[in-house]
Amino acid sequence: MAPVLEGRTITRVQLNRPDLRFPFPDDFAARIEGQQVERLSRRAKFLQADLTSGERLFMHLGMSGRFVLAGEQLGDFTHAHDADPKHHHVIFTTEDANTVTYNDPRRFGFMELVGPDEPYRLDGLGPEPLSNDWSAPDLRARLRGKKTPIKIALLDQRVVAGLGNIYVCEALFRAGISPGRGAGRLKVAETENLVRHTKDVLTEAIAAGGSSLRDHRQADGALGYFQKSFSVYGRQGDPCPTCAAPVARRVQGGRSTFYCKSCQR
DNA sequence: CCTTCTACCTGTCAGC
DNA sequence: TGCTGACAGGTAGAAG
Repeated sequence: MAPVLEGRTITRVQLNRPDLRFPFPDDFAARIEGQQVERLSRRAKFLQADLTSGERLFMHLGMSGRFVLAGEQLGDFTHAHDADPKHHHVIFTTEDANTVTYNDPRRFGFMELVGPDEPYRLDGLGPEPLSNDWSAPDLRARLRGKKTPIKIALLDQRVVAGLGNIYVCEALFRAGISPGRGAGRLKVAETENLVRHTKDVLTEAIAAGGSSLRDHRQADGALGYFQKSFSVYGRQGDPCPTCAAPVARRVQGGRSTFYCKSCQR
C-alpha cells in the first residue's frame, strides 16, 4: 500500500455503509478528501496514515479485513483475489486514479480519525515483540503481580503488542509453559525462554508468509504456509511433536487454547 | 486500577 | 440436501 498511497493525494472517499464494527468518524470522507498521505506505518495490528491536515487515520483489519489495490499502472501491486464486492465498505481513490478498497465480510475491523494532539489508544500499547525494546526484563516487569493466566496476559496488547491467539499458543508450547500459569509467577529463566521463543515463532511465521487458516494472504495474494508448522494450534487430539501425548484444547477468556499437558508445566 | 465477560458480524464446517 | 450449532486469526466497553 505504501507505494500507492505515500505522497499521494486522496481525491475521493466512497463510504458504502455508515459503520464497520463502530460508526465511521463524523465527516469521514470530507476530512480525508484532498489530503495527502505523508506516511503509512504500522503499530501492533493498527495501520496508520499520517495526513497533511495533521490528522491520523487508523485502520484495523479485525479478523477478516483486507485491502484490495486496483489501477491501470499498478501491475506489480495487484493480483487476482476473491473479495466479494458486497463487502467493499470503503474505496479510497488517489490523484493518479488508483483505488485502495477496504473489504471486510465480518466487519470486525474499524477506522478512526484522530487529531494531531489527540491521544489514541496506541499510546498504551506494549512494545513491539520483534523490537529490541521487548526483552525478558521488560516482560517480567509488566507481568509482576498479575494473577491472570499467562495465556491471557500475552494476548493483552498492553503487555506486548501484536500477538494473537495462534502465536501465543505456539510460543507457550515452545517455551514449555502451561497456559494456565499465573502470569506473575513465572521464573526468570521461564520469562527468558518465553521471550526468545515468541520472537522465534514470529520470525519464522513472517518468513513463511504468515498463517493462512482462512482469510490471511500475503501482499502478493499468495497463501502463507506457517499453518503447516503449527505444533499445537488447531491440533486437538494430534500427538504432541515432542512427547506424542494428545494435544489438549481448553477455553481461556473465551478463546481456544491448544497445549500439551505433559510438556507444558 | 484490575479482571472478566459480552458484544460486534458473516462465513464455514461438522453432525444430524 | 438442508438445517443447526459451534467456531473463527481481535478489540472495546461495561460490569464486577
